[in-house]
Amino acid sequence: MRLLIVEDEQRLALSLARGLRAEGYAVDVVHDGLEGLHRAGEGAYDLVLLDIMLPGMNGYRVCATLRAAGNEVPILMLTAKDGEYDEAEGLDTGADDYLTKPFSYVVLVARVKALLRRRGRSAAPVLRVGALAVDQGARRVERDGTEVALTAKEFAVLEQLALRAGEVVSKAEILEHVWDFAYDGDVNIIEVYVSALRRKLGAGHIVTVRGAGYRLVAGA
Amino acid sequence: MRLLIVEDEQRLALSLARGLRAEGYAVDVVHDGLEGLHRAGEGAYDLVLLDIMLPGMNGYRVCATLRAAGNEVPILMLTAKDGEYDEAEGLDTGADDYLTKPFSYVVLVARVKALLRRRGRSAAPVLRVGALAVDQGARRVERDGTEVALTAKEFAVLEQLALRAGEVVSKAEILEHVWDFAYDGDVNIIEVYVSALRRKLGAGHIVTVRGAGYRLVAGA
DNA sequence: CCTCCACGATCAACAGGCGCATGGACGAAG
DNA sequence: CTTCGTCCATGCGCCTGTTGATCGTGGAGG
Repeated sequence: MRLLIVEDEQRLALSLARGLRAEGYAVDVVHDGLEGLHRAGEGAYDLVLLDIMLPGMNGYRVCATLRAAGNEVPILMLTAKDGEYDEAEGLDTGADDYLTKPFSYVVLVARVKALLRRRGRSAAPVLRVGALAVDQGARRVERDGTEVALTAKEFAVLEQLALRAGEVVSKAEILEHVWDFAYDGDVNIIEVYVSALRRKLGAGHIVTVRGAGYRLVAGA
Repeated sequence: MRLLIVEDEQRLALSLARGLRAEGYAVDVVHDGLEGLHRAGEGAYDLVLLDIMLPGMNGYRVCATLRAAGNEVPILMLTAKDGEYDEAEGLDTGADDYLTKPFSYVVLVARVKALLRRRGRSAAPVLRVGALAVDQGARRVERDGTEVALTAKEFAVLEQLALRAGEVVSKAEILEHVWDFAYDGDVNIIEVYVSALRRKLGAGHIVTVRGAGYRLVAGA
């Protein structure tokens, strides 16, 4: 994990750098706004600690410029509550969090860790089968990167097949997991949904295994 | 954010509940250790305030039992410094923090916020989803840099969605985290608040996923 | 190779449910 | 007393789940 500190107060910058290095981070320090903008723009950092009062270019503008350029690096603003700048103003420019000076060192480390953790928590369970991507969390399905609109039941059926991709899933098992256990209707209902899925996803994904059930395959 | 207070002193419990509700939290109160254990075990709470001297089962055992069951809900112990119990003992049993009675109300709120921030799913106070910035600490929301005035409940609902941005959050889950257990009304209430949020934030942020819930998306 | 049968696919139509919006009741706070 | 936030009830519109009928298809047996 590599951090960039943009802070013109020498003592504060050095003390922060030392502390964060002790936490195991690689830390670079610059003292000028413009310099900070260039460094952060390189894309080599996992997080930027950005002071507001800076020579060259102030922190707000650095942050806003980065965001305008599409740079999404996590930014933790260090604001001084001296009345000149509003503490919440950092929100406007696209910072992910802000700390008001003076702050405790423990709090800073906690925030840094929190931001880094947040960034990396994209462990969403997405099932991939061939050209299909089934996002369980978002309840979305994509084929070749384009979203396919499914209804709740359609999604539920596809989800069952995707959870056991390649295996044959019997209609009884699908009924069991997708429908209420009290359901006593016709098994034909599954055929109806498989049909709808084929229409929306295109043929070739769901293979019929006569007398056994269905199988979701990778083939186009 | 939903909190559980396990405290047998009626006056203290009620005064805490009132104060925390004023901070925008949904608060449930129980007066018995066993009852508290069961409630906390449901997994619907974001934090538990746990007194030590309790009828039914004392706070240490409640805490230890929860932890033994793999429950990781943040626990703030309320210890009475009367010599009988050691204040550090609470930490041994798996509590995340402890407060010694009598404590100031301000300190309590600060600790609660700190714990929620530290242990919460997303530890950073500013949640960004597309053009929206949800500041958990300040309970403020901005869209494209301009503040949007929300009521407490509106904010709480949006906060839940923002905490799991991109994922589908069911109405049941929203109810669980935003409303008290004393609430037994209609699910329609959530639709009312989503409607209000859409009016204030503009359409396109909160997407309805029929039969599943709502999803907060980055798109305009 | 043809026929028949059983299983599966698809379609159209209907009814109920789900979500949305609105107006107003109730209570708390100023 | 007024105002605001919260909550409830109602009606409406559209989507969705389900059904039954009809058509297609694969396999076994003659």
